[in-house]
Amino acid sequence: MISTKGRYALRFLVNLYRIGKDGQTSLKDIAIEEEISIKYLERIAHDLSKEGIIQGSQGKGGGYKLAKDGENLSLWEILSAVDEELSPVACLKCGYPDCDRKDKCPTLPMWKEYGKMTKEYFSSITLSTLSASTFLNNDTIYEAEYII
Amino acid sequence: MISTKGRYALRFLVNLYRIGKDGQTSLKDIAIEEEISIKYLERIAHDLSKEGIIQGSQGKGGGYKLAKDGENLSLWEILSAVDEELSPVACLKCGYPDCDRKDKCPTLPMWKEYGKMTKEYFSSITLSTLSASTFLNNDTIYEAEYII
DNA sequence: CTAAAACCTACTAAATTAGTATGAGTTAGG
DNA sequence: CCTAACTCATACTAATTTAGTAGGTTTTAG
Repeated sequence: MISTKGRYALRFLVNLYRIGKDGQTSLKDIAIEEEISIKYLERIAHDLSKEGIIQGSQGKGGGYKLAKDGENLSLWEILSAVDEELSPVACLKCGYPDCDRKDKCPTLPMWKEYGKMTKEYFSSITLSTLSASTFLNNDTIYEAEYII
Repeated sequence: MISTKGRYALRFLVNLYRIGKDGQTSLKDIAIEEEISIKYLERIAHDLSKEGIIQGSQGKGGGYKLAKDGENLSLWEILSAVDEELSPVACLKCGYPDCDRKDKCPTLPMWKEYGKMTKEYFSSITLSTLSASTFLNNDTIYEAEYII
């Protein structure tokens, strides 16, 4: 499951993107608007900054702005920046001790395919697409049976 | 991320399916072959049994067999039986306190779409397909960049 | 000089997950 | 009828992860 960190990161960046090109904004403002703990958002911003997705400027009047072009910035990049690992199962995790049944495991290809699908999905959506209010019309929207 | 429980459940059922129609097999045998703790597998079998996916018979010489037709049993059903919830983000979880930003949240439709995709993927694969050794040829197989 | 901002590191609390312990009920076969 | 080999059931624990907090330091505009 996608973590809170990942969800917050996206909301933060949509907010930042919507402000516009050189819109430098303080974390505090966005945190209040998005109802996210400032301190927690600080940590998330730190990760995003480390990956070169946003750029901060210190001092009074400082803040963050996007360091990448929203049209080319995929959700995959963003989520990877804060969540470390997006593999669907532990077996595919980077650094996971090599499973000795990997050559005969009947389920592994299926997990890989799912991982591929996931990566392709998040790679295909850019921050600018996500930020557009027209993203996905209601007809295509999913109502899972697990949603009451 | 799919839990160990889910992964074990699939491996267990593939094993059971391959044994054949009325192949009644003890948990112990499968646990040994799949290198899964018997006790843990017992818990998983319990969940699967509760959902009517397998059926146990007690007593000496007893064991489990599939209670459903492998051709019509989807991975979605199986994973749902052991993992409670397969929603990609907490916001979509059944019983999750209703988020007051759900009408304006720019990311929610995207999560729903991802959830839909996930459900469709796992619903489209049956136990019998998964059990076939020919499932997915290597050309289509994903090698993510996070796999070393 | 001060206020407001980013930056940095370590800690903590809550929740989840994986797995164990212990045993009760059930049945085939000697 | 007794015992071995099973399923069935519940409760506990240990490890890990996640979410969030604490407590600063550094930088810069005014």
